Amino acid sequence: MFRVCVFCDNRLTRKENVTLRMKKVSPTIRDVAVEAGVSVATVSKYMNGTQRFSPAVEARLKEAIERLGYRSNPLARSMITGRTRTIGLAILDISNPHFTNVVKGANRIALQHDYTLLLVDTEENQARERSLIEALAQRVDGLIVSSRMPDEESQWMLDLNKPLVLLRRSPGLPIPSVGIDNRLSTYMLARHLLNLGHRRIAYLGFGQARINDERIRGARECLDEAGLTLDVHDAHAPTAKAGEQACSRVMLGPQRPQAVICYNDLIALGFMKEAASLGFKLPRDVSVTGIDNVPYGEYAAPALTTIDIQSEKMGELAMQKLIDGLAGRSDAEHSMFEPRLIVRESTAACG
Amino acid sequence: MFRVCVFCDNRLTRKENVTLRMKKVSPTIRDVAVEAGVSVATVSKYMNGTQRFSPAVEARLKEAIERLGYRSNPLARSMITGRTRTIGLAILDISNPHFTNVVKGANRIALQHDYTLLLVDTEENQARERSLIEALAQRVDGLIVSSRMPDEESQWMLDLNKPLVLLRRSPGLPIPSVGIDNRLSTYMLARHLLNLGHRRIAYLGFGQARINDERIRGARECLDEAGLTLDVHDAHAPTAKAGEQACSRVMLGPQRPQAVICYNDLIALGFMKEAASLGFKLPRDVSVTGIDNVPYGEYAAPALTTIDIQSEKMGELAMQKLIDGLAGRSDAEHSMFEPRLIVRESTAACG
DNA sequence: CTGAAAGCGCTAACAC
DNA sequence: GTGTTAGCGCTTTCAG
Repeated sequence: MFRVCVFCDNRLTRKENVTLRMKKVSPTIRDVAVEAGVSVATVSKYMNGTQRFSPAVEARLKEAIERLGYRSNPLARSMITGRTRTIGLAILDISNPHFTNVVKGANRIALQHDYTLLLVDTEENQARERSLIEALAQRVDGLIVSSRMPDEESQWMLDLNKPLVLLRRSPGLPIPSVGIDNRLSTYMLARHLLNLGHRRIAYLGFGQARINDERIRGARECLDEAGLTLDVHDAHAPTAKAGEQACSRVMLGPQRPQAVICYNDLIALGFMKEAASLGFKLPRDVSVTGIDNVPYGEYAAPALTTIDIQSEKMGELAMQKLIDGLAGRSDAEHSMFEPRLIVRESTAACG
Repeated sequence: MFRVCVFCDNRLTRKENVTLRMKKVSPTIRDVAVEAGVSVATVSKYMNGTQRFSPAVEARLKEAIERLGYRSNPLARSMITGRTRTIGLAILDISNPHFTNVVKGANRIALQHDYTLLLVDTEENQARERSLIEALAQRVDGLIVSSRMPDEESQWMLDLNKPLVLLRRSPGLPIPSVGIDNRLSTYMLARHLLNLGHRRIAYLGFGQARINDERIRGARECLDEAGLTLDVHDAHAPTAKAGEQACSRVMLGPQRPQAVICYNDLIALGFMKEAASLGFKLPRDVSVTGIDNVPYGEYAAPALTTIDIQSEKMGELAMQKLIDGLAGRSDAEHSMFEPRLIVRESTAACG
C-alpha cells in the first residue's frame, strides 16, 4: 500500500507514511532529495555550500527546496558536527540594567557571527545556579557566566568541558574573563568627593557580591591618604528597593555622612529617593554616587553621578573572547575595562 | 589493536578509539552501559525514570554514572522525542525595561516547567526580524513573539509549524496572544488629566508601533466627550533619547500643552528631563504621563504618573499559555490585562 | 560532480 | 526487569 507524500507527490516507505498522521511535519532532507531527484548527500552539500554543482542539479535543488519550504534541522546537524551555533549566557538578574546592557552587547556580537543566545537568569539564586548552568552547558558551544560563587567553589565549571568566559576577575581559575577595575572605580569616586570638600564619606555596599571588597578597598585607600576613614554600611540586595531600605539607617544614625558611595546605581537611586522622602535636599544635604551608569540614572533627580563601567562593551568583549576561543584563538587573560567618572547633579561641593 | 577507554577501562571499537583524539569528550550512554554491565536501553530508562529496576542494577547504574560523570545529551534526546524543552522568546529590545520584565516573567514560568529560554533581541530591526525568528523556531518547541509586523504580513508565522503566542492583539491571526487594553489605558490617562483641570492635552506617540493608533483613539474618545481635541505628536523611537528630542517641538510650539500623554515611560522620562532643561517646572508648567510602569519611573523627578501594564505578568501569562498549548490544552484566545493608573508626582492640577 | 553507506547519542517498540 | 534493534535528520568519508 502506498500513499502520496504531502510534500512531493512521491511514494513513501512505511515509516515515512507514519509521518502523515502527525499534526504538522517539516520536510526532511530526504523529501528534498526525492523531489529533486538527487541523493541526500547532494542536498546536504548544497545546503552547506560545501561544493559546486552542475547548473541542472542546482536549479532542481533550488526549486525543490523552495517548493517544499525546506529548512534543515539544526539539531540533527549539531549531532554530527558537535556544534550548535548557540552561546549560553548566565546572568544574575535581567532586571538590572547593567546586565541588560551586557546581554545587549553580547547578543550583538553573537548575531554578527551567526550565533544565537541562550539566556539563563539565575535570579540571584545561588542554590539553583550550578544546576542551571550545567544544564545550559549541554546545549551550547560555550558559555558566558556571571556568578557570585567564589573561585574556590567554582572548580566544577572546568568540568563543563566547554569554552567559558567569566564576567568577573577570577585569578583562582584558568578561565578568561572580563570585568572592570573595581578598586579604581571607588578610588575615583572617593577622590571626586574629597575634591568637593566632603570629609565624612560612607559606603553603602552589597556584601554578597564578590567585588564588594574591592570596591571598599578602593575607597578606603583614597580616604586613608587623606587621613579619613570610610563608614561602611550594607544593603541586603543590589536593588533600588534595598537602597531605599538602607537609607534611614545611614542618614539618621549618629554619624551622618556628607557623601555616600553606593555599590551600584540601583542602590543609589533608591537611596536618593528615600533621602528626599526623609526631608533631605540633594545634593545639598548629601552627595550620592552610584556605579554602572545605567540608563536611568540620567533621568533621576538629581541626575546620578556614577562610574561608567561600559556594560554593553563588556558583553561585546566577553562574546568576542568566547567566539575567538571557539575558533581556536584562545586568550585566557582577564580584560579590564577602565572606569570613567560621569559627573552629574547628585554630587556637589560640601556646604 | 585495542586501546583502553578513558572512562571505563574497557575495550573500544575502532570508532570509539577515534574519540580519544578529541580534546575533551563527554561519556555517552554506551560508556555507561559498558561500565555498569547493562544495555544502553537500561541506562536510558534509568535516566528518564521510565521504569523500576532491581536494586543491584540500580546501584551499578548509579555508580557508573557517578564515576563517569555522565550527563545525557539533550540534542540526541530531542532528535527522537521531537521536543527540546526550550522556548523561544523574540522581543523588540531588551534595553526597554518593559521587555526586560516580560522576559523575567516568562523565564520564571519556563523554569518552573523545566523549560529553558532562548532569547532573540530583534533590536527593532524589521528586516532581520523574520529570518531571526525563523531560525529560532527551528530550535525550540514553541515561541513567544513581539513584533511590529502587521497581521497581514505575519502569515509566515503560521508556517513555522510551532505553537506560538503573540505579545499583542492580533485579530487577523489565529494565534493566541496577550496584551493590554491600549485604548482604555490612554482613555484613563486622559480622564485623569481632565479631572485635574487640563484642557490642552497633547499625545507624544510612536507611529511605528502597531498599538499607537489604539492609544491615540483612547485619548481622543475621552477628549471628544469633553469637546476637546488631542494634539498628536510623534517621537521617532520608543526611547528616552527620542523623548528628549521631541520635547522642544511639543513644548515650544504655538499651542503649548498643559499636559502630555507619552507613548511609553521611556519617552516620558526623556521628555521630562528635557522640559526641565528648557526651564519648565514640572508638574507645574506641564503634566506628563507615561505607560508601562517601568521600575525607574518611580525614581525620576518628578516621579512619573503612568499606567501599569503588568509587564512581568504578561510574560508569565504568555509563557503559561504556550506551555499549556504544548501540553495540548490549547487556548487560542487573546488575554487582555487591565490597565491600572499609577498616580505619582508628574501630574498635578492645572494651575 | 554525485551517490551509497556509516553513523552522531539517544529513545521506543518489542522480545525475552 | 532487561536486552535487541531500528531509526531521529543529518554530515561525511569514500567510491564512482
